[in-house]
Amino acid sequence: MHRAGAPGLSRSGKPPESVISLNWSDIPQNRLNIPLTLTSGQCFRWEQTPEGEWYGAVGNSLVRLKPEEAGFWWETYPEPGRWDLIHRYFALDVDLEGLYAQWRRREPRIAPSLRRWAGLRILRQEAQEAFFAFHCATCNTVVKITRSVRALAQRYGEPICDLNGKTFYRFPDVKRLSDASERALREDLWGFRAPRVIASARHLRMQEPGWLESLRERPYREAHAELMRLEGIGAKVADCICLFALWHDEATPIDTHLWKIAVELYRPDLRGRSLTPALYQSAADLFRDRFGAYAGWAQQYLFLDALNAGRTYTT
DNA sequence: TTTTTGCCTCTGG
DNA sequence: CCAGAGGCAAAA
Repeated sequence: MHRAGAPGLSRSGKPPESVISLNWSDIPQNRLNIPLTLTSGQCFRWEQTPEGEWYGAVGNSLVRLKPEEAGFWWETYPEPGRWDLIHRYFALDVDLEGLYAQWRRREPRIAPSLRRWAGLRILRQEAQEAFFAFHCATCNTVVKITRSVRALAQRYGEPICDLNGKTFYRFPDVKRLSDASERALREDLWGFRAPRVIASARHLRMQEPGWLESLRERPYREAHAELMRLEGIGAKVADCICLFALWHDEATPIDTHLWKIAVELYRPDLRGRSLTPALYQSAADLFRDRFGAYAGWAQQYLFLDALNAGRTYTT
């Protein structure tokens, strides 16, 4: 497992004027590609400035990042120097190179994707934000999910702090969402997903506090089954929540793209078949057999191939 | 078990 | 203008 040396606080050389107050981490882009990771469709609230800086809410903090090839500048607000936040959010304890080697042994055909998307990571996101954001993913586009999630945060979220004349918001808590109006959510483009968000918020509110986070400690299969009991959460959204909100790295969401890839790579006999619950299960198990405990991470590389054919991302 | 259909709304053919 | 978008659930 990789460890960031002195916890990201070391300074290298002379920082440019604009980043004079930022901290430096020497984790290079091929072990953490920030722009790629933040635009890979797993999170929806980061904003990039024309200067190439990234601003995003992580829990009740605002994180500011300026990536470079050899590492990245960073700061947190309002409490500065929270390297622990960044280390966890980007799952920097996970050894990417080791995963690549393991995956290539098991499935050599993944090699081009690993080159194309080198440094892509699965984020350790706040449970509730990812839980609700992926309610929005059913039959939707990343562009529209982004608009919907941001609108929701501005409408019902508590402000974190102001920076450069802009206010950044927390993701709304369950109480606010359970009292939200369906009409407001529909104005924010949630469409037929709006009542599902409110229903899920009410469900969470009826559980013990911390119930959602407690699913992180349960085995993946149990967490997945628990989520599927909620109205409006099927196998695919449950897997997105398991992977992105609950940090179950073996969860492999099978969307329409991954289904085609599974058919192409392993089951040409199923070409043209629709994705039934039984076939969903077998496809997901297939990827888990192939890629192991971090199959969800491998899935994200294959997903990006389909989502963004032709795009490569170095800085 | 599987396929079909409706559901919000935007975008690319 | 239509089909499809990181689906889901109800119905047959």
